[in-house]
Amino acid sequence: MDSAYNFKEYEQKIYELWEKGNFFSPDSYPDHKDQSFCIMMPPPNANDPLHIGHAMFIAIEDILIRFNRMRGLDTLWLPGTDHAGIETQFVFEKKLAKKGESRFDYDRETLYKMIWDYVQENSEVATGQMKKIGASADWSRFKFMLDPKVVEVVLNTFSKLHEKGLVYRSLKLVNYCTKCGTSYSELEVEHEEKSDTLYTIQYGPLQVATVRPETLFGDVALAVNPSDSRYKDFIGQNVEADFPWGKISLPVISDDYVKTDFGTGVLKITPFHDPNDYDVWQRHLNEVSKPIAVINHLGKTTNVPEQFSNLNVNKAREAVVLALEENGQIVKKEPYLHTVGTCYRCKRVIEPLPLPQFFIKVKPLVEPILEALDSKKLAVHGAGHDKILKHWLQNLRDWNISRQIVWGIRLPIWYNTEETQNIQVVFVNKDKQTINSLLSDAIKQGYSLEEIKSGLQSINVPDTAEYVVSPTQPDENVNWIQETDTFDTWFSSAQWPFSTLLASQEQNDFARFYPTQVMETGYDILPFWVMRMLMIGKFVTGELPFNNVYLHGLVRDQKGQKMSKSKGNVINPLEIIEKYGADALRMALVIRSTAGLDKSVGEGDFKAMRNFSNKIWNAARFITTALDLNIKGQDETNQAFIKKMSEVEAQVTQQLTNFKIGQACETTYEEFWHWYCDVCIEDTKQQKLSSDLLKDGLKRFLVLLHPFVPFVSEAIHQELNQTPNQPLIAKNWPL
RNA sequence: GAACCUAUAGCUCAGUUGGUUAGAGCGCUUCAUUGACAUUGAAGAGGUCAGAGGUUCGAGUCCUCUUAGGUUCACCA
Repeated sequence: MDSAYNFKEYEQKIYELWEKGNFFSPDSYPDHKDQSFCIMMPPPNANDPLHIGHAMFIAIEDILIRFNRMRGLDTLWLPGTDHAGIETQFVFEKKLAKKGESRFDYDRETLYKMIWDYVQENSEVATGQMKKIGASADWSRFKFMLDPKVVEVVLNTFSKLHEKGLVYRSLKLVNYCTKCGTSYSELEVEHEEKSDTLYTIQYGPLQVATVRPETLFGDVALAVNPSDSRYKDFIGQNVEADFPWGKISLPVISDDYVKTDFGTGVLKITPFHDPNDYDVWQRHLNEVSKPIAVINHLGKTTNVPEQFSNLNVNKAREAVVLALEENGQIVKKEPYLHTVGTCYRCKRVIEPLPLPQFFIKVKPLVEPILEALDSKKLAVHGAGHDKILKHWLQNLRDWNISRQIVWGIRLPIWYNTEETQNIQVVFVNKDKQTINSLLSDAIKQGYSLEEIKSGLQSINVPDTAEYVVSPTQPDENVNWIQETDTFDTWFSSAQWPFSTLLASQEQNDFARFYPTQVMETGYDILPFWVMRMLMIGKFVTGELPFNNVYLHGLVRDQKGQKMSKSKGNVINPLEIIEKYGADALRMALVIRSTAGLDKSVGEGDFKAMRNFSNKIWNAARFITTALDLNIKGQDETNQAFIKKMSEVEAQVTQQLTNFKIGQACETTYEEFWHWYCDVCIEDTKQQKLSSDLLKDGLKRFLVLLHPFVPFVSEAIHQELNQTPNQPLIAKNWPL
């Protein structure tokens, strides 16, 4: 053995030894039958290189997996990757843009294939990196979110939700990003402070304050508070306003929503461009006419007077304000600070737009989870995040699952083209022209339905249309067309704990491993992912997908600052592995980390943990090469050693069982270095402690150390025993 | 506006159901080391555990309030 542990020489060799020996597969341990232990790896984006956060979850999960495998449980860590719908499509679109192309140059089928190939090219990268960190996952059970069998499960879930009446299609205001070209759920909208101008407009006899004069054309009413004495006489009356583009007449309604002390106390109601106005409209359906949309999906004005038509929102606002000013109808302009919804991806202002979308009713899904939290059947480890989860569950709104992108699972929704009126289609014809028209018109112009479908980009079907839910075309004798929206990425990832097992080639994997034991992930995706896995998992299988949630925190730099490219403080896990070894990386991330709280690491931590690997190595080297093996020691010291050794084993076991992973890691580190090395080895040198006991202690410590530092512990084990068929990874845990 | 989290050594953080003298890593001081390891060892300096009150035989730990920082949610035209 060398005098220093050379991790570069061992890590790859050791990983190959495990992988080739199938030691990651539960099927290699026929005696591990009594109890199962399963973790679903949170699937990283298929085409993302790993960052330090991935290293964190791999380290923690691998510790739990190795520990439970060594304890003799039927242990599976199932890895996979996610298609990450919107993220991936936009990365790909950037690539297209570099070639001067866009998604609108391709029909959806072609585009989908192109993205598929692109993802396949890159997906090897992530798995290769996970292996470098030492992930003992069962790669033979690897799943990709868009594997046909996984998709099949997702579609079945949707059908089941539909059968139970939990799916509906509705024309609601959705959060639409006109740049990204898709709608989002509530959760994906960020709120940012923005300074705008608040305009007070002379609206006939009344004055109205607004930041969005360009939506004037979509107004259906003016509203006042019923208790506002100033406007009592107007309620129920119509007011006439003489705008530069013509006269309009609107009813004045009363609603408690209107604040008397804001602006003028008069609110213009624009149901299709403001969610609050939409709600007001819903309460006064009989008093006002049906609204029209005056902004379209490109963020441009539509259904407005000629001179304002087809302008971007900001341009339209300027034009309208100018026209009103010239007419003396702008009473006041004041700076105004308010928060607006922005797209979490591109940071542009979200446009609330009326769009028929599919929603899932969440109430019935949420209740059993709240119950499980209250009855402690579900434990969330992580600094108060159980309360946050509860808060989310209690306030959740119906889930918009439609996305207007190609890269995802297409909704199994079919419209009958013979009976459904006013289907709008966008398709690429044989001459590569993009046609946007009513389906009926396109057919009149000589396009066949098949031709349209093969070049299809998107369809837009009125909210009143009938539809059929079916994974395949429902009936050969009817001309059907399938919805072009795809599922929210989180709808498919919500099913990960069971879709992976149901899609497994091994027939009984689902029965064998479901429900899983732990869901380990970052607290930042608690509402997006964990909450929805619980809801959907319980609904589909009748059981919680897991009873424990372990949330790790963000990895921060040595000063406790968030890592970001612009700060230049990003740590690349692969560089750390190169410099200090995978064991050092894992230890540094995990030691003294606490569930739910952020962890800061720096160069010094990696160095210290590299030193630890070396310490283990040298302790082993001393004992096997330099130790006098005939030391009997003194009874007292020998007895104390035996006692303490068992205590350490019990302590680490207990800490790991209770998900005190950072502490278990620290205990192992402390006891090995500062007790076993500093005290026990010295005792033996001084003839106080039996050399046999000391040697036995090394073997026992290697087992305890293995989940935390798998490479160096296995390397030593192999040096000592030369038994590749009986590696440390498969050894028995003492308790 | 609301919820949640955090406050412990110079820095970054642990501290398990309340229980002797509050710990680690890095940094600092002094010394040691030709035989496991300088990627080492020994010794040491450094803490009113944010502040105030309370519960208790006993509080870093439980409760209330205050202060500071952070995260998230909700926000009115």
